[in-house]
Amino acid sequence: MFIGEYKHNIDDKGRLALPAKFRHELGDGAVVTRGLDNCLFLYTKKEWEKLAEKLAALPFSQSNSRAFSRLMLAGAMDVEFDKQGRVVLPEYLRQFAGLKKGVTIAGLYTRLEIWDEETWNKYKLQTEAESGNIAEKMGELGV
Amino acid sequence: MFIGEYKHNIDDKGRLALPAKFRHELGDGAVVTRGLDNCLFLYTKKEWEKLAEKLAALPFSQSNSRAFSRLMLAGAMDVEFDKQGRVVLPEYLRQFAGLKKGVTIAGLYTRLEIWDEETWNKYKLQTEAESGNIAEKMGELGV
DNA sequence: AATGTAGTGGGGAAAAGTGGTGAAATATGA
DNA sequence: TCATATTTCACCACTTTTCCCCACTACATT
Repeated sequence: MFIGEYKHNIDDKGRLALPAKFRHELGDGAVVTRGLDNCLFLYTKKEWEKLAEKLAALPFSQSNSRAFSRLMLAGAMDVEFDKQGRVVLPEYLRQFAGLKKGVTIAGLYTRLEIWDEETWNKYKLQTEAESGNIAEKMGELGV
Repeated sequence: MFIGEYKHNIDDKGRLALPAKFRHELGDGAVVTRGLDNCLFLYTKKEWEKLAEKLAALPFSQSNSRAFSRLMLAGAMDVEFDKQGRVVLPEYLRQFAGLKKGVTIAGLYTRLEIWDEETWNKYKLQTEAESGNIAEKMGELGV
């Protein structure tokens, strides 16, 4: 399971090295797709299967669920690792998440998230400031 | 179970020795994450599993639960002990808690808390002064 | 005073991250 | 269809960081 926050760089060729800790669990490949809040989601193949089934099951009569499926399914891309544990991120995904050089990789248990460094820092500042409030709300949910 | 208050130092490499009393219970590893009130939480692997399962089960369609799991899951880090019983605290966690050299480690039964020494002292002064008021409110919670 | 344990500090080996080069594959145009 | 250009991919090499081990000091206990 993935946890933690890591700072890496994308090189000129669009390659991104994933944290060494995660490589064993990822095996030799993964699926990257458009995520929420301007980041990318990266799933193991297994986790992706589960998610894709759920998405496919959404009723396509709802315009909301159509939009969501298009975002995640059509945005998805199979990626493989080179010997150094790097993946190549397609241009359209880098653009979507506004990825430049500095990148933050965050472990969210069943998925990894890939953020532009600045975007991540801003998001973090904001949520840390509200952490007390958020925690209280979560408390109501039984966490 | 952890109780007590200890004063330790972080060295230049970000290493922190945990009180010897706790090492046996912690085994060979633990999980540190962002806590509330500007300190870090350190859990045994078992305790962490319980918490993480709850967090991972939150629906990522809600922005609040995304924020909270990013705070706690992405903020978390697996740490292992060296032969001297030390862990390395990642830069982003030290920064979050404002840890410099002097650090207070507090046992809170199921978890340890890691505080910057000054922050801890201020917090303690404040809460000790208000302890009467706080106690009144606790009554409502059945303590 | 001697012994043991806990906390702190530093040095060397190994691994991880990053950048570049050349070969293969794909695409482009005549 | 062939030749050329361009992109993609695999491998190699360098640099930095991390991790592991050893050594020193302080305090406590006998």
